[in-house]
Amino acid sequence: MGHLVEYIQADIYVRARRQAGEEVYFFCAADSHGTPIELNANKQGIEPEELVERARAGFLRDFADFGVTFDAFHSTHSPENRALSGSIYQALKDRGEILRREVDGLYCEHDERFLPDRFVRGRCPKCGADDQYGDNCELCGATYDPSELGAPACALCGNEPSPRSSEHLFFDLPRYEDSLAQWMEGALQPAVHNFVKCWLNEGLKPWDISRDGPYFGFEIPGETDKYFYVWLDAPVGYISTARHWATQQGKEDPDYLWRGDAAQRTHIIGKDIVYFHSLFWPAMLMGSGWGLPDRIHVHGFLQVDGEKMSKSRGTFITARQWADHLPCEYLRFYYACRLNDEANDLNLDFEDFSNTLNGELVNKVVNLASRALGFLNKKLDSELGEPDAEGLAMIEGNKERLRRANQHFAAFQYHQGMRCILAAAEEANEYLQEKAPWAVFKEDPEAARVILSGAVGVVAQLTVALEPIVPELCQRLAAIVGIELHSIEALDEPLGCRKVAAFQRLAERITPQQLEALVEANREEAS
RNA sequence: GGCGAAGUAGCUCAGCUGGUUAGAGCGACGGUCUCAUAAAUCGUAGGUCCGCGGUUCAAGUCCGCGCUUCGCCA
Repeated sequence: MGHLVEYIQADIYVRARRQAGEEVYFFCAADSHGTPIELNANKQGIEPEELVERARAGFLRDFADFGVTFDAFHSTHSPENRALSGSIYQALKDRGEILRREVDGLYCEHDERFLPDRFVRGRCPKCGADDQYGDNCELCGATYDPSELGAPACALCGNEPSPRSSEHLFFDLPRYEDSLAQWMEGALQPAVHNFVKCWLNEGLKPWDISRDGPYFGFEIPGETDKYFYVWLDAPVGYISTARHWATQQGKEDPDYLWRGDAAQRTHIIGKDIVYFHSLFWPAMLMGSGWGLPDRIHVHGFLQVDGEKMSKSRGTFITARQWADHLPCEYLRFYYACRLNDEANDLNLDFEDFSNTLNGELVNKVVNLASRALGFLNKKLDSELGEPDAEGLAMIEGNKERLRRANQHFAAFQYHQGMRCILAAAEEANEYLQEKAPWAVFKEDPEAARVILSGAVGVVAQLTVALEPIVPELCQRLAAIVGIELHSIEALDEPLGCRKVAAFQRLAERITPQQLEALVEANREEAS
């Protein structure tokens, strides 16, 4: 569910910009390579390819449930990615930017492989704690080199690995220091930029891009038993997925989206991979002549009830579990209320979650539709009239206010965008409260119709404005009100004097029992 | 250890380049209404803006030190 912060954030962004009339394509790929995947597959007795495909199928199902609408969701273990990774590498090599150096590593004779840091366990050189990872100690937080560990052991077989040196390939990153510093102006959020500048100020080092076999990845052309480090070919997946899509679409140039400034390219990533996206990746692109990303948007991690997600507490919630217990769009709505453009962690607090969904979505928005449309349905033949001056003024004001919400979404300021939308819903509720059509109706039914038509006009606008956030709910509401959600321009279209359909319940409140059941189910699954 | 980020009402957070009595949502308390999914709406209370010191006519906003939390160190 942590991943969904990213996918939902990206999907809202994409939908908002499309709504504003822009041509947007939304790509993603499963990151398929690396030692953990290879070993995981071994453990399950299947090929890594199969493991990756299974994970991909699960992802696709989650995306469908949560309304995440990629134009393409490819894999980094694809022919396109192999070709592109190879050609980018070749370009860098031709420029003389691939260096060779001996690297000392730990080799396990039994498993016949070099061990990545995380696959060596041993005694922490600082505090003496046993059974710690090869790169840092979970108890005292020290970081060190695997060779410093006391009593090192292979995490796979338990035998003691021995030091062995091997030739690795390095990408000559320091050459790009100036170009990177220049590129990242404006491409990163201020806080992230600040952060990355620290690395830059310390000076870059050549980047180790090769791994010795066995390794699940692409073999490096022209080398024996050497593979690209997963972080070389992973970002290339951005280009190869676009190529895969464009080829299927029959585009003349399958790479047109990655050429120069033919398109604006935005990456949406977690804060744990800033390093790769802000230094290695753009440098690779510069060296091989591709277009650069215009913007890297970094988001934080998801916490549940103020803490890291925990399997034993039942707060390590999978997308699947969520979908089984709660409406998927509620999560989109909640994330939208809490996300801003900074890379801070997002806390999913269950009480806050219920308050927000029940209070803002159900009580404020859906109930507004229910009271306005319901009254028209029951007492006034579902027939709309022309709103009064105040109603029209309210609708007029919303045109600007809700466009601003869309602009906030396009700037990753979801929290602010939601405030604009909810303020519009509040205003319409006030309007009804003040005009009291239920009282007016007794004397003058037509006057009540006029008032309700103003409120329904706002409901229609809210439906348009909320489409990027809760698309499915908005589709149903649009069908009732009788509007099309084609673009933000729909905010301006008057409803006219016509019939609306019968209102149906669109969203139910969350009960504490539902949340308990969700936590309980995860606790069981974990144990 | 080095570097960075954060610390604002009970809770979650806004507060741009320093400028009038520090804001929002939720929660709490009280009033109004009854069309609506016991929803809505109006009002009230609540803050030494982490602490100390400094710069300034003026600091939540800038500087220094300290405390706490979190992150990064290929």
